[in-house]
Amino acid sequence: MRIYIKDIKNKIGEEIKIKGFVQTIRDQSKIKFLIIRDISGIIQAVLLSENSEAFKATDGLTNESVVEIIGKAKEEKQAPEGVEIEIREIKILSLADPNLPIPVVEKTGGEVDVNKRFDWRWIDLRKNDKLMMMKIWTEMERFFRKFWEENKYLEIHSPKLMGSPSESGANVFEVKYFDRKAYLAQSPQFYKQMAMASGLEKVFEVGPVFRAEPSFTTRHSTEFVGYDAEISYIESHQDVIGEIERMINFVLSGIKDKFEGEIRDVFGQEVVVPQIPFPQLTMAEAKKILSNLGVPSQDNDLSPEEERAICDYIKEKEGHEFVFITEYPIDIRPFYHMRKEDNPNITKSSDLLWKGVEIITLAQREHRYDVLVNQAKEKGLGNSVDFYTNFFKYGCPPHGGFGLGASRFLMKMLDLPSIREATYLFRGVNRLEP
RNA sequence: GCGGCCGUGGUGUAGCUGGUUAACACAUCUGCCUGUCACGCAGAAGAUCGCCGGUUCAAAUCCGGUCGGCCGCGCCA
Repeated sequence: MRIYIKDIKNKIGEEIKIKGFVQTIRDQSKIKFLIIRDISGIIQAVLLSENSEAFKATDGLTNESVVEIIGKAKEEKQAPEGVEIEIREIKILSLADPNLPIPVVEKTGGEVDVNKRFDWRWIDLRKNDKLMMMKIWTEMERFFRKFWEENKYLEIHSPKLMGSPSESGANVFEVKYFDRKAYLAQSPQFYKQMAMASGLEKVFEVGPVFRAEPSFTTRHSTEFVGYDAEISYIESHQDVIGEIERMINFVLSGIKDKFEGEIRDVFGQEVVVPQIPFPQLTMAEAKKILSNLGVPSQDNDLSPEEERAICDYIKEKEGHEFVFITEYPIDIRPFYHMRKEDNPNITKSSDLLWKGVEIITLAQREHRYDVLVNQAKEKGLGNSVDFYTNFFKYGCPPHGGFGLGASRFLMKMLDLPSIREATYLFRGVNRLEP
């Protein structure tokens, strides 16, 4: 039975079997040292020339080949970490071409150019920090799901092929669909709201989102994983904010418990579990602060520079990494956001900023059919959204929800330089492979 | 799409006030080495310097174009 490398230390004196990649070969003619790597860690394997059969089997063995080793686990002062395996039998399961296009172990200079690494992503992912990113992603998603599960959400999987371009329309991918056109969903927005009209009360979706935006930044991709949720019977968008606070607090507590040390060692980041409630600023308040700080202002929205500045300000003032920006004006928000009762130019919506980047947009939705149809008209959306407004025609609870970019969340948690580093396989304007 | 910067063996860099064998480290190949651990030692192969054109006796180096990339902006999660 194969055991994981991290468990070898509990098997001292026993014969064990391991499988993994050959990370390093140190051949000294009468003795060879191999560093073997599996999902759980690395171990030194020592091969003595007395074992002529196994010795011969490693002729021509190359770095990054995949092997199976049977041998004795032993304590050895001279071995790294004091534990090694003495090889009795070694099988080459897959011989790697010795001319690796990119190194797995980087010995000199900086890291290989990100674009080159992504051409060879399957090799890039063999590195420890990439593996750690994948492990943390898995746990992060598990904690989000656990939160939704414990709070009685239903999971939906809405279709990604749509018959008409939803929302804005300009940023959707068009695909051939038999003898007509279809569009890739750029958000589960309409369908998760439909679930509210169906009485499902609380739903979440983990799924791909497609954006045909020609964006060249460290925080955009054309396909990404979205975490979306929608909840019924809210009083206002503040109920959505409260839910998000509890959710993020829950997720980051879980991550901190499990990976605090690894995140510090590998990424140099402290995981901070945010205090509830998170700070909030209205757009007007944020603009006033930014003006006092002398940050150049963008008309009525926040520029990336302003987002960074406001987060720095909150961090210093309140020691908090998060801040909700509320009271967005209606002209920069979609027609389905509910408007304030006492000020029809302001939406009941908010963006959540984390360490300078927008990670969530949330709002109370307009569930009143007549009001919604009027707002759509006002935004110049004619009958094209009829299929959507119909959801609200036959009874629909007041509701609201949010969308969160999973890679953005992970990027900020680990302080990665780009969303690409927080993604298994990146999709951007110029990247469709691998 | 706009702006800034960049493109040199497989990888990371040096050279780039023009001058003829394009340098270094790692990786690769050959030989030697019984405890290495960034193993070591000796040697070898590997680059028409992104591409096209121009200036010049001479271009990796200067100029123009083009393609590709990174970063920033717009847009957003």
